Amino acid sequence: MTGEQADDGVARRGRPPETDAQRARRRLAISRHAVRLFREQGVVQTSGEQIARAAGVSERTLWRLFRAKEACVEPVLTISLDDFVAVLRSWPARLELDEHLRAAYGVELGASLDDAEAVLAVVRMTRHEPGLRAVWLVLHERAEPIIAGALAARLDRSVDDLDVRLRAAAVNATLRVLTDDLAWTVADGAVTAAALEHHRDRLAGTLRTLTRLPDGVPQPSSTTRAATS
Amino acid sequence: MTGEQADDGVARRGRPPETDAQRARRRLAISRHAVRLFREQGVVQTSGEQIARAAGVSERTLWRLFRAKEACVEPVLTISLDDFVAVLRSWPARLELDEHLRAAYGVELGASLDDAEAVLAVVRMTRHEPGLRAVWLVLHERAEPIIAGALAARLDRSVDDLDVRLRAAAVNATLRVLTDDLAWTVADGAVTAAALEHHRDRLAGTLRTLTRLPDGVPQPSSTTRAATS
DNA sequence: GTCTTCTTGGCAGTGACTGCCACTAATCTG
DNA sequence: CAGATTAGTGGCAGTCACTGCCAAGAAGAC
Repeated sequence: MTGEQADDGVARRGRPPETDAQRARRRLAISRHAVRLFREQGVVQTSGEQIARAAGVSERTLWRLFRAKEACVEPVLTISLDDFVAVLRSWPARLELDEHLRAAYGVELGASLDDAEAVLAVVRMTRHEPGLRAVWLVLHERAEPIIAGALAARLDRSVDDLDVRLRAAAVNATLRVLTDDLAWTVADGAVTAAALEHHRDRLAGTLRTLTRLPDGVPQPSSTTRAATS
Repeated sequence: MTGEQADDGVARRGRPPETDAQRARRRLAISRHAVRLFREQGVVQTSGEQIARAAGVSERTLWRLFRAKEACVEPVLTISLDDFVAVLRSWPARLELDEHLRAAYGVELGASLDDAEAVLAVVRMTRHEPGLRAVWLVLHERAEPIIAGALAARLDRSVDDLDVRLRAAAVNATLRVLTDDLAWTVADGAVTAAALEHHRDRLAGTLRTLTRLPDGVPQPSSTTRAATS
């Protein structure tokens, strides 16, 4: 989106600036070290200097790459969100979202089980580390416009449309709640492919009711009954 | 909830500890000063010492009442959320949520227009102050279990029920998106009762589709289409 | 009044982060 | 190759949000 060569007609001279992709890779590498340290000794007990040393950079450049200590977990958490967003981007017109999810979300949480494990570990930590919780929520909200973009394209409406934004927020909230629940449920270090599949199915099932309403399907039984009684 | 007199049989001696209500009032008073300063000169330009001095307390007690500088806006923001939560708590069984909202949410955003103005000003600031945005999102999530409680009582299910929590998250997301939109729309210092009424109606209309699905109403878009086109 | 418990404010300290600057790295030009 | 040009790095000093500690005051029970 941003980069390649802007090339304003003026030939570029001097050292070329770092690519967004390069920067992202570097941030991710550091992020893994930070997550490991946070898991081992807690957030407060881990100093910025430690993270920098473990990652092999100076403390100064660490603060250039991350605006705050807690922000060091962003790249790892983003693995999970990016994976979901990627599925949304590749959402073909002929499928319902839940169908597409079951088909394309097989990769799950960023290709490797280790990544999923790291993500869920951080999510688990957000329970008692308010700083990390804030990062998790902000990251989720940052993904919302992208979700809205996919929904807008599907519904043939503007991204700024209030209804589209509301649906995107609901989808987003669903993703958050289910991911949280997965993190609380799965024990530390025991992330299995089966658990992730269950997570994917549950996600697909819930999003079906959010993105598919038109059919006139009466909805999950329990909700209709209690609301009318 | 916490308590009046725990009275374990042992007569209490010495100075009684501060009530939760007293503490909350004090925090709110300080919060108003903090919000004013933040609006006047920005968050980064406002020091903790300034807030403390304006509020007439020492810096030390300020940090005892608020864990971080940005957290000073919490009590003001909570006005808005508490108001919504209060409506939920008083939700009678004979009404649908949207009906109850239109009837009971007249007070709107905490009784006074000044409070609403302050809340919306902070929400507006969250656009460019990431720290404040984080506080806003965390506060919203903190309200979620309470929303879930109301929904659980209504649906006669457990608060821990996943479906209940998902609906609560959706309701919460709706409230957030609409409040944000209200804040972006209304100009600084120009909060009118009419704008708040429109906000309330829009909220009721959207929540109707979330809490009332059973009817077999074909599409939620019809409710918002009129407002956006 | 004393005793007991809670709260406050000051003071010193820590650590996250920033501005500044010299130095190195990467690319183009001649 | 040297020289110019632009980008990124690391160190150093400084600021400020925030914490632990402790003595002093405040609000009760007796």
